[in-house]
Amino acid sequence: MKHELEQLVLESLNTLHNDGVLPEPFAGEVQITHTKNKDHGDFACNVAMQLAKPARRNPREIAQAIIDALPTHEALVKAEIAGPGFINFFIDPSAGRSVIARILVEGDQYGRSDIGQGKRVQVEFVSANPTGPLHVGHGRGAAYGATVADLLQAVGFEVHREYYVNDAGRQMDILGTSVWLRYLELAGEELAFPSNGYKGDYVWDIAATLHREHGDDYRHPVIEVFEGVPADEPEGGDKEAHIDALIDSAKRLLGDIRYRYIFDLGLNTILDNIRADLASFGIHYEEWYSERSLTEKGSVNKAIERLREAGHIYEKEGALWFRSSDFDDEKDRVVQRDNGQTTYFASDIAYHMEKLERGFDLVIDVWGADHHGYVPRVRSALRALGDDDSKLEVLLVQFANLYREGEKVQMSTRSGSFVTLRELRKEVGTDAARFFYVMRKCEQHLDFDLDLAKSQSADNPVYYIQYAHARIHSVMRQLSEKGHSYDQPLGESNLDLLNEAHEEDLINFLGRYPDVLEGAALHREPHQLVHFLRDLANAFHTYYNAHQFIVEDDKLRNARLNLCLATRQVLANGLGLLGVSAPEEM
RNA sequence: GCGCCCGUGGCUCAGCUGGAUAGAGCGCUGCCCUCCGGAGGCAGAGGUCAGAGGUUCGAAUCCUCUCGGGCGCGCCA
Repeated sequence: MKHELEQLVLESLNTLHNDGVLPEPFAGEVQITHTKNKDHGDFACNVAMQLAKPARRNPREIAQAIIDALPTHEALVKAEIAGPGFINFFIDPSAGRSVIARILVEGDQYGRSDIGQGKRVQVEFVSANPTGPLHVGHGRGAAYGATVADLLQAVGFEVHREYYVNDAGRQMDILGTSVWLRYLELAGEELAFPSNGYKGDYVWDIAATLHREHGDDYRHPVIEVFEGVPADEPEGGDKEAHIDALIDSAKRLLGDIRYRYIFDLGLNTILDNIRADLASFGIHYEEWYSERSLTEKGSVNKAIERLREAGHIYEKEGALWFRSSDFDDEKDRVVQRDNGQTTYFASDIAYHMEKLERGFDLVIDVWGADHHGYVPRVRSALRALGDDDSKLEVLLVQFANLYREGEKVQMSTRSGSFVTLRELRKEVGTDAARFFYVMRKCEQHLDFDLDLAKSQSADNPVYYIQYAHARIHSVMRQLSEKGHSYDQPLGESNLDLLNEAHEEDLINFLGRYPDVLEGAALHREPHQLVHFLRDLANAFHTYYNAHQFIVEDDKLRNARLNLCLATRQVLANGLGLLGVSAPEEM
C-alpha cells in the first residue's frame, strides 16, 4: 500500500508539472509514512512542505493541488490536508482486512519482496582468527551479520555469506608452536611456556590428540628447542622476540612437512569447532575463504603490483609502503615488511580486490568497532586500485557486555577468562542469545543481561513474543476440544466482521510487516524487526484479553481464527528471520 | 593530542533517517480471570532529549563548540 501511494503522489506531481503548476519536475523521493495517530489517517506524506521552498508557494496550497490531481484508487477513501501541509491518507478498512487472506495464501513467503532485484551482495562476518574458540564478543557480530544477510535475502538480494579464514600469518604460527610446546610437555619434556603463547585448554586438547596418535614422533629435546632463544618477558626479555624465535625453532627442528602437519592440525581442529558453534547458532556460510589461498594463487603480489603500477607504492627502510595518505588515510601503511613478508593489510587489499573482481554489486563487511580505524585504509586501497569503493560498506558492531546478577562479567583475552559462545548458548539457549544480540542497533553498546535472557517470564522479550505464537496454537487446540472445526473459507468471506478497535489495530500491524522488513534490510537494522515483533505480540495479547475467539457464531469465530492464524504466520516469519524458533507450546 | 561511536523518564532502550502532542519494557502505584494458557491485559505517576549556539516553515534527528563515557591511532592480526 505504501508503495502504491508513492506512485499515486508521483503521478499527481507529474500532472501538476505538465500543467505548469509546478515549475520543475519532482526530483526527490516521495516519502510516505505510517501515521502514529489515528486522527491522521493511515498514511501521511510531507512532500508539499518539501516543495514549498523551491515552488515558492504555501505548502497547504500545494497539498491541495496534489490532492486534486491525485488519481483515484479503490482502497483510498479520503485524502486531506492537515497541520502545516501534511497530506493524510485514509484507507478503506476492508482493503486493510484483505491482508489476512493474503498472509494465509502466501504463508512463509509473506513479507518477502524483490526490491533487491537479484543484486548480488556479499556479506562477510565473524571471520575470527582460528586461534581459539569463538567467544561472546564474536557472538554479536555473528548474530548481527547473519540476520542482516537473511533480511537482505528476504527482500530480494542474492546473498553470499562468507567467512574469511586467517589461516596464514604470525598468529597462526604462534598457535602451531603453542600446540607443539604443549605436546612436548605431554611427552615428558619440562619447559617454561611462553607468555605470549596460547594458554587455553583447547591447546592441550589438540596437543593430546597429536601425542595420542603419534607418540614421540614430534619430540625434540627442550635444550635444542630453546637454544639461542632470547629471554621471555618475565625474565626481563621481549615476549615478541621470544615467541618468534620459538616459531623459528619449531620450523627448523620439525622441517616443513612436520611443522605444517601440526599447524594444520591446530587450524582444522579449531575451525571445525568454530563451524560447529556457528551451525548450532543457526548460522551457515556459502563460502569459507582461505587467506592462504590468496597468497598461493599470487593475488597478494598482484595487488601490490597493481598499486605499484599506479604509482602508489614506495620503498623506505627496506619495506614497501602504500601511499594511502594520498587518499582517505591519515598516514602511509606498510604492505611488505623489511624481512620480505607481506603484511595482513596486504592480504586484505588483495581480498577486497578479489571481492570486487568476483562481480558483487555490494560488499558488506561486519567488523568489531575496535577495527574502525582500519576502514579508511581499505577504502584507500580500493580507490588506488581504481575500484569503486562505494561498493564497500563496513558495518561496525560495538562490544557486548555480559551482566550477571547486576554485575558486569569481567573478561579479558589475556587472562584467558573469556566466556565462549558455546557456554553462552548452553546457559541461555540459542533463541535468547540470537534475539538479545540483535535487540539493539549495532552502534549501540549492548548490555546483555544473562539472568533476563534465562528468565521464563514476561520480562523476557523473547518469551513474550514466542508466547504469543504458542498461545495461538493453544487456541487452535482448544477449538477441537470444544467441538468446533476450523473453516478458513467461511472466515475469509466474513472478514468484514472484524471491526473491533483491537482487530483493526492488529490488522494494521500485519499489513506493515513488509515495510518493516524492507526498512530493516535496507538500513541493516535487525532491531527494527525485533521492536515490530514485540509490538505485534503486544497487539495480539491485548486482543486476546479483550475478546473471546472461540464464540458460537460460526462466521465471527472463523473470521477471528483467520486473523489469529495470520498473526501466528507473521510472528513465525519474523522470528525465523532472527534465527529464533517459534514454538507451538512452551 | 588526533580520529570514530555513544549521551533520550530511576534502569535498559525505540524514535520510521528533518515532520504533527517524544514512545516502549523493567521498576513504582492501583486494578482485571465462574471466560480460549495470568509466561497475559488495563490505568496512573515519571522527560529543560548532556549543555550552548547555529541552519529553516519545522531539530531528539543536520552543522559548530563544550562537557561526560567507550574504542582506535604498529614493519600485530
